[in-house]
Amino acid sequence: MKRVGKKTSRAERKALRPHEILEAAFEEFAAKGYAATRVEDIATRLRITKGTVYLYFPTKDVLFQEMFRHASTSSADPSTAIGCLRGSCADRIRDLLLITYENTANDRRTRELLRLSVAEGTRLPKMVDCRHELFIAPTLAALTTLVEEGVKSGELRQDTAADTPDVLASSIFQVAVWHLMLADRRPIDGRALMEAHIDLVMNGLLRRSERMA
Amino acid sequence: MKRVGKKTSRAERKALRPHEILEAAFEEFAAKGYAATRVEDIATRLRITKGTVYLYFPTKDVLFQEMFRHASTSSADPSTAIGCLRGSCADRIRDLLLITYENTANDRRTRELLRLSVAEGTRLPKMVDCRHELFIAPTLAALTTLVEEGVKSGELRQDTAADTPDVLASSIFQVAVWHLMLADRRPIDGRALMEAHIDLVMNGLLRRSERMA
Amino acid sequence: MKRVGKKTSRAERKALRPHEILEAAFEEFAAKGYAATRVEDIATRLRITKGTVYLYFPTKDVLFQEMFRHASTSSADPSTAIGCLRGSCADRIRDLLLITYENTANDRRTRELLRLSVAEGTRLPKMVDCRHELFIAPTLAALTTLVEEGVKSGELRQDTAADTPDVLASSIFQVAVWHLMLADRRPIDGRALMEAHIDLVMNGLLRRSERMA
Amino acid sequence: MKRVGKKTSRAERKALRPHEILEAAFEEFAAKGYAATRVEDIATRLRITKGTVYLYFPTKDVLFQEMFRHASTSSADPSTAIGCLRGSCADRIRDLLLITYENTANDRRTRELLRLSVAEGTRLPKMVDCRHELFIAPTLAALTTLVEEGVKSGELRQDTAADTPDVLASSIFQVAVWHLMLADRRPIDGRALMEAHIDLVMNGLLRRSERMA
DNA sequence: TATGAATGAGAATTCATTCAT
DNA sequence: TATGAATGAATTCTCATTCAT
Repeated sequence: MKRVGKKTSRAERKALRPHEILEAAFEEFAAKGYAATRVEDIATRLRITKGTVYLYFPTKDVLFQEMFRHASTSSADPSTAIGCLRGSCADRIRDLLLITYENTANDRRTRELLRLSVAEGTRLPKMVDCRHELFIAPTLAALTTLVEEGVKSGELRQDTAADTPDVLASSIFQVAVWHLMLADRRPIDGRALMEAHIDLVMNGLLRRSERMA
Repeated sequence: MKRVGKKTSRAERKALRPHEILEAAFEEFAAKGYAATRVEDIATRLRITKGTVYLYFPTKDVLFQEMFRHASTSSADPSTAIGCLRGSCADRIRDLLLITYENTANDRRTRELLRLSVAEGTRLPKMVDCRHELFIAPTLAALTTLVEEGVKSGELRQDTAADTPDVLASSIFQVAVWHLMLADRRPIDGRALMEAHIDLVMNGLLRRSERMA
Repeated sequence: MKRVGKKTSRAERKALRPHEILEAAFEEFAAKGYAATRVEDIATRLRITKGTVYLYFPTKDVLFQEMFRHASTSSADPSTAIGCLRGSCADRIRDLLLITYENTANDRRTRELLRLSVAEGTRLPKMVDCRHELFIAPTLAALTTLVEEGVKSGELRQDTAADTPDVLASSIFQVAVWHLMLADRRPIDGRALMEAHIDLVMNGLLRRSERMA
Repeated sequence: MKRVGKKTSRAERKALRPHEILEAAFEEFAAKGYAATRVEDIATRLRITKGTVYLYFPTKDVLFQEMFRHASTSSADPSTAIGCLRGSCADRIRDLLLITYENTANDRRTRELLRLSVAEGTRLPKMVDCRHELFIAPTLAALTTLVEEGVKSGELRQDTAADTPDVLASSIFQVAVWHLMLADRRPIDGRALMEAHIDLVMNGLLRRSERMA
């Protein structure tokens, strides 16, 4: 006898569980850190019991790592954005930075993964390295390509330093860290800061006539 | 019976103890985070026992907060640096950024305080706010003053955005976070990156002729 | 739709299940003891799930006791052997001991029941008493009868002690315990030991001329 | 200020603790088996808390093994007895069997170690092997020596089987197992059974004239 | 009948904190 | 002051048992 109005069947529920648990784990671990989070907190968030969590993940440690992987995977893949860029080098650099900003500093999930990377990174360096390989390195590589192109075409300065791509991305880190530390207590307009950053980095702070050697 | 030649007397030892404990606490909390650090680990680092720690600090929580305050206090006071600046606005901005970099992103202690601020900030917002008031805000205020001065004197662009001071400081955050996440596994030359950042932000990436509107 | 060639029908399966479960339970409990055995281990051995086990046995404890009873029942009934004995008293004693040896010390199932009796006997004295009544006491009684007969007929010594039947059976215990403790790591030839035991107990170790008073 | 009448100082207590805990552990493990014993039960027996147990033993498993070793060590060393034997071979065999009986089947501690060897031996074969090496093998070796001597001197039968020493010891196992299984519910006079066993094994059950070939 | 997801009562182990010495 | 044995609350993880499908 099928009960009417029942949202999810048993099988559906089971298929959903791992995902639900990983989501709840993300919230708890992000809020309290690994050691201070109790498996029971994660379960309670889903109105289930801790036993159920252990049905899907063998240990708290595995749960944490799978959560991290899961949350990382569901973040936007930088390669998607890179392929869509159009216009001059400056335009493409600008667009890539803004898109990356939206996907990272301005995305709560990515920000919290940064928090966990900083907080638990000493314990789990592999985890952080993996994240670096998948998200940070590709974005910096794309910026490098764009800058090289711009230099070649004469659109950008010839004397560009090797660190230029990092500099281009620096305010993304800043906004993310600011958020993580000060949350809503001292809010910043991340978008405006990004715009200002791009403007400065492109045009410089000095008046033309004052340009340094 | 007083032993001659003893390095530190009982009284001296007593006076030193709180300081020693706070230092040891800093190392342990920075390495493992609040929850994962055991009071006994801190004691063992000093070759004393946990009972002695409790002679000076009533709880682990108080010890953590006093450690944070202590480590913050012993960091370089930004106001010292600000007073010493000389030269053109650009020079003073440049020098302030480099000094701040040396005192923060390039200083292990300050970097680890940033890690703790990110990791435990949700639990102890007051702590982070305090740190913001004492170090971040004053530095940004000094940058704001310098920029305003430069704009007034015509050395800097007239259309400078309000966020300019933040942008100036952004790569400091970046270098610090990079260190915290990737440590020595993917080292960066922070100083070179800072130089590149200052150059870009001052002179811009675009060739003069390409300057955006 | 009934599949042709199916080995066991649903009804047959149902009739078999309790037996199968008891057999699987025997293996698991014998290998790991009561407390260390999980109901799921028993189920997995049969490629069924623990729910099914609970369809036939209400609790783990009941399952254990029924397993014990079942395994005991399926052991050879000593009265069968006793009825078949022929020959002189000495022959019949000898044959009874050898048959009992084969049915107990040399029978893995009986040996493991001894293990469980020793391991869990404190918790379940009834269980052990029952086993004693059904197997040990009848065998000893038969030996007593045979010895009495032999004494009466003059075949055996007149001064036989009351404990003689126990002594006759002692090496059966020894071989069983040795197996349980040392398994195949220090194997013994149980049959040879039994033969030696019977010989000694019948003829004595001393030379005739040395016989004790 | 020393309190009068205080039985044990702190240091004394500490020195005693491991021994106390091992004794309590022996009682509990012997009574309930490894898996069914809770560390807290052991602690409660000493009117301490489980935390204290963990101050001296890192895990329940280690505690069990150290308990086993400790209880084994404190059992009588068979070599002591063997050295004291005097008289004819038969006398010495008789005395060795009786002494061994007193030290094993008639000694509660040794009996319970046998129970644990049977119950947990599958899990910890090393433990049992060790016990075999230290107690069982030496005793059987001593019996072998005595028998060989007796055969050489003509005191014992020339056709003695290799298994004779085992047969000599068999009723020791029997009494021990009987105790473990039936405790006080069906008591036996172990001493009398031993005497009967020795008598039979020395003199045989058959009348002289009936001696088998 | 059979399943296996879910539960929740434990049990092992850890560790902040206390306090007698 | 310093110690470290002892405590006991908290936490991870397990598993007998239930029950909806």
